[in-house]
Amino acid sequence: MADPTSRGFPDATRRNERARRAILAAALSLVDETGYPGLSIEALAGRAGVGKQTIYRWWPSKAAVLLDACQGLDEAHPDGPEPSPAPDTADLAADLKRMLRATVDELTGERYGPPLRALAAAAACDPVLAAGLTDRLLAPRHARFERRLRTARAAGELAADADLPLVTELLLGSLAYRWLMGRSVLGHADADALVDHVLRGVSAP
Amino acid sequence: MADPTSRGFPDATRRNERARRAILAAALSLVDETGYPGLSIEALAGRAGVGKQTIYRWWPSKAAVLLDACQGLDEAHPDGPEPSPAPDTADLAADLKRMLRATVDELTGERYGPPLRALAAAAACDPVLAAGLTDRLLAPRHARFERRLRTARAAGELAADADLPLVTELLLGSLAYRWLMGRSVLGHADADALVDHVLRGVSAP
Amino acid sequence: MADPTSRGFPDATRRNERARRAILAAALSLVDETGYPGLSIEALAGRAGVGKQTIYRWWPSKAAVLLDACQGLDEAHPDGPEPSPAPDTADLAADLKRMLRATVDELTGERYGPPLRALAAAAACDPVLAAGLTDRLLAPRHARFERRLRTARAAGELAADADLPLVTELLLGSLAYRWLMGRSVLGHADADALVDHVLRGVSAP
Amino acid sequence: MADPTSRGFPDATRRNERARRAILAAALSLVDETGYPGLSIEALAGRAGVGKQTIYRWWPSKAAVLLDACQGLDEAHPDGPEPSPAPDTADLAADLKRMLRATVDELTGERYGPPLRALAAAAACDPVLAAGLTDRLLAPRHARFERRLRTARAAGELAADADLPLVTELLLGSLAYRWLMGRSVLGHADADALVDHVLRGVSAP
DNA sequence: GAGTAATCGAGACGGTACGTCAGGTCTTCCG
DNA sequence: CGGAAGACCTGACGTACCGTCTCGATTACTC
Repeated sequence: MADPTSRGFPDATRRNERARRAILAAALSLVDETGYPGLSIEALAGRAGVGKQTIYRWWPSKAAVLLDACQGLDEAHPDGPEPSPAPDTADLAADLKRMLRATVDELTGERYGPPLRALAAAAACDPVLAAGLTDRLLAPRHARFERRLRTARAAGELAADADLPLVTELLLGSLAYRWLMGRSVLGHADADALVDHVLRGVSAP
Repeated sequence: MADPTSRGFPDATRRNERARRAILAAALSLVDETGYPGLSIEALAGRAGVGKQTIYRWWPSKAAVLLDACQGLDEAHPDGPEPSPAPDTADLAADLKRMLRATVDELTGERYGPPLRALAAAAACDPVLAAGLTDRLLAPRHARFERRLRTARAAGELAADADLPLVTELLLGSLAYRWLMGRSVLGHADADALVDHVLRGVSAP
Repeated sequence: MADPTSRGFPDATRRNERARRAILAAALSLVDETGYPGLSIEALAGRAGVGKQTIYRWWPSKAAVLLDACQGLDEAHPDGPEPSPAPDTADLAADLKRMLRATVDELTGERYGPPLRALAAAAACDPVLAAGLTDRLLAPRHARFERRLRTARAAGELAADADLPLVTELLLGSLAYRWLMGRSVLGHADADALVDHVLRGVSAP
Repeated sequence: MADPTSRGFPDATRRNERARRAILAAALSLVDETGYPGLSIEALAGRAGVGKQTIYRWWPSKAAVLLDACQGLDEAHPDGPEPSPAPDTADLAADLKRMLRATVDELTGERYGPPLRALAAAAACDPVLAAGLTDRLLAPRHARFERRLRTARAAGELAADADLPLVTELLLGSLAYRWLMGRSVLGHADADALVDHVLRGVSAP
């Protein structure tokens, strides 16, 4: 039943695309300027030149708006909506470092940094949002890592019993932890060290 | 004059200890009941039987109150204010698993879970708070792990060039990431798998 | 463009009449019960079942609310919104006494007494409010006296050079002075004595 | 029993005269600068370099402080604490005008104007204060007028049945009314016109 | 002079109200 | 009907003062 005519829901076919875009753009610019706590629905509506009701009609919370906006960022990427495939040279470590450095750049960049911080903050106290964030922003990024790791495992470069989602979380999770809580700004060296430790392990040879 | 009586700051010697305790206790119980977004200074003051000004006099934000409250939790631990020393048997992996399981219990427990989520959310958008959280709650926990790892490295169980703070962040950071964003509830098995992967590394032997 | 739609002012056409009435009624009842210093915007909003913002949107101060409420009292008078015309019998002194006795009754009555005291107090320190009070509550009352006096002067009963506004102020001003500062309660005899002295003068015949 | 040892009352003999003076002076200067509504006990204590309790110990309200301060103004008059006697030339009207012009100057002057406005405002809603204001500031001024009028009546210049307190109130009351509510600033001409009308009466000769 | 009792400056405290901001609902009018 | 606009009720914000209280440190009488 693809019938969206459930009563109580607005009719998406009549939606004003111009308003939608304006709201998402306003959300990103406001988070940039005033931070997440300063992002209010009223300011959002004002900046977007839109009535408040138009926001409430289509989104359950300002965090949901921001999530949509970030996803929009993904899709509007210069390389097109499809995420670039994971690099796949002969050197696994180098490939992973390349990917993790890009992640660092994303987290510390102007574009994704502020809204992602805001989403992380909101998701920490809102499981529904956390699920959305995971599924729509995080999952694609994890998937790229897992794909490259899977290739490596198939090639015998990785232990056969390596838990690839877990390995991905080792890389991205501890990176995120430092990004959110750490005192210092993330750099490429951090990414490299992370990859080295995760691949080689810590135990004495 | 090393006198820290900078004018403009209230005189800490005249502070009402009863009020301080009541505020910290109220903060914990309110976060438990209503969640962080529902924790308002007004409710806090009401619950603690205290004027709002008494909160604003001593803390810059509700997050700061919560941070103090969590530290109080640490100090009021049944085992006394001193953190229990890291276990140190012959089996490094077992020791780390024990410690990481305890961390899982802390994160998912009634006592620390809710306020820590709240602090993490607030810290994500507030660098000053993030620094406080890191220094006062996280640092002691990291230190325990690093101590045990240092012992192991001295005993030749770990690679001589292992970056111990980084290893600790691998364990605690990725655990925190799953705790905050993950869909599933953290369990002891997660802790064990984490330790195994980190120690052994992922590369094929 | 004679368009008075200066931006920044709320749109009066969308004003909620029910709320307006409730606020004015609440103001009168609260001044009655708690006195002017006890009349707080919060209590007013609570009593009227209205948000504070709805008061701040339309009035600059609680005194302005009270002034509107008193004017409303005038307009809701049993005799209709028009002030009863001044009595005009052949006996000027009797007519003035009748009017001044009515004024005494107004000042000492339940209806006008308390809010007028409050307005007088507020107006003493707020020139803008004083002007409003003068124009909207006092002026109509003065005008009735001046009308009767003008008739009398035209009939040759008064000195040709009598300053009628001044005479009115002699009557109403000194009455108000006793009402506000005097130890005793105003009575009809006071009104009569006032009229007699003002008409006859004090000099020996 | 002149024994002031009633428990609960402070011992006036141990009172700090320096503090008392500082408080009264601060009250006058603050009313001048910020107006009566802006005169707070805390600002008063701060300006006077005094603890709040020292004010609460000796005065029941800030209005009472102001009343004392105004009385102090009277006593510190350049001519000495005694009010100058009413002028008593052969010309009653001229004498009264002189006195009333002086009253106008007092009301509109820097010295008495602001605190008197404040006291009038407070007294309008506080009968106890009104009594104090009447007895301690107003009564002496009324008495001067009544003395001069009594002399005139004894000399046959006034009607034998003239009610002298009432006449005084005609002059001072209507003057005060204009001072508090009027749009224009009081001037000597107002005083003169008042005296003329009150003496001659308004009725046609 | 030493003891002692009250005043004094200071300011923390539990409160009340302030005036503002924003949330989410609602109504009105326009396209 | 969707959308812009914005009034409405609600509730929290952070601040200003209230009047009470407790704390040493004078200060001034009593013994």
